[in-house]
Amino acid sequence: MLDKRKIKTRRDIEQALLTLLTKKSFRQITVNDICERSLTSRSTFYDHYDDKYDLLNRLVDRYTQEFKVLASEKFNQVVFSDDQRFAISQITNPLLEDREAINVLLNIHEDQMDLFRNWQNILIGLWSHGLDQVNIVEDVPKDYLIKVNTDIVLDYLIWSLDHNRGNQDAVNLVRKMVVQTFKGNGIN
Amino acid sequence: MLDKRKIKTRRDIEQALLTLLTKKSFRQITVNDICERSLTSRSTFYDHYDDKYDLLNRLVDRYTQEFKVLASEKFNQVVFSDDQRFAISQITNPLLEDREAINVLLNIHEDQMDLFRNWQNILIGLWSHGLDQVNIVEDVPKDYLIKVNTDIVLDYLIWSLDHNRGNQDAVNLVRKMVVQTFKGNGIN
DNA sequence: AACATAATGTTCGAAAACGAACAGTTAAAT
DNA sequence: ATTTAACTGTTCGTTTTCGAACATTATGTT
Repeated sequence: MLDKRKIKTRRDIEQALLTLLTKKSFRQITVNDICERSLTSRSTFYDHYDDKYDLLNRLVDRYTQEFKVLASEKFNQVVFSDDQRFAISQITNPLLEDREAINVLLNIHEDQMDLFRNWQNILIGLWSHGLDQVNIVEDVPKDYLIKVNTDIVLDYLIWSLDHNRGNQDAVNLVRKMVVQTFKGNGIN
Repeated sequence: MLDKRKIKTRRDIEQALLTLLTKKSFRQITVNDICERSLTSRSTFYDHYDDKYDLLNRLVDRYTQEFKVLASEKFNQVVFSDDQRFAISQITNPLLEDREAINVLLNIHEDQMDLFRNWQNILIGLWSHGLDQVNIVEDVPKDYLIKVNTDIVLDYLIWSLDHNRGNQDAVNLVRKMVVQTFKGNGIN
């Protein structure tokens, strides 16, 4: 993967798909559309990808993986530390780098290629494990706590990506809401 | 020029130069810089251009030519018609298409590759011929009238490109000022 | 002035992307 | 039900781009 031609071809094809996805649905988009917009030939497209599903898959996988690494690394700090420096922006800021691509993909829900659902599942896993390490409020079903905390965080991520910035008040609110799910509202 | 590779290569190289010009001076920019940023190899660069001067030259030429055609076609309408539909936006609007490139190039003043000066000379030529077709105010040197009308128009073009929009009040003012250079302030 | 370092411009075999053609499939339109 | 048109995926000979190497010419430092 050192050859500049391969890098450029993939870049152009990916960008073409992302742009087309803002105009029509994935189903409506043809390989011809992608080739036309990316100025690549059909044969070159198939040199790189099996089909348009493969292409979308790789994009979704990339940002799923990036999120998985980021979220896993920062989860404990973000959730269990009061230190401002470890706020959720540790996760959002790097993602803003690829904001345009991510924003498009988060709204694509093709069977087995759903970035939003992947992120959700990752957060569910992290919260599932995270809530084991802390006392949680009694009488509330744990699976509900996992789900609601996941969505509280996810909604902030989406908002942040959508507006291309953070919001400290929202961050504070996230923290306050999450803490409500901990027994005695104390951390540790 | 049907091959997509050529189109893409030139597109990428041109875009690289334009981006680099927002960061450093043309003199400081090396062919290596351009190749690095455009993801093209040095040998490919020299397949397309003699050197970086040739590259800049072609860009300047392109937008000089575009302006020449536009301005020549629309000059009489813009200057001598009261009809709003023939206002100066007839010239500015098409140029806004390539706003980013043009804005960069208008600020590059390399010997013999100066888009700003080219535009100025084109307008001087048009005004020079245009003022022959109308009575001008007495006692004011004609070459001064040519120059001042040129700059009044040019300043609006620059402003419009810089702000990426038109301004009807400014357009009206341009018209009022220009008419002052006509004898009796009447048109025709 | 001597030196190292960087930029220029050229060459050439290897790799990638190209266009065009093809058969097979899908989907509308008649 | 049949035709038409579009899309898919593949093949192959041609063209372009690539990387690496090279000699040459600035550029600038001690």
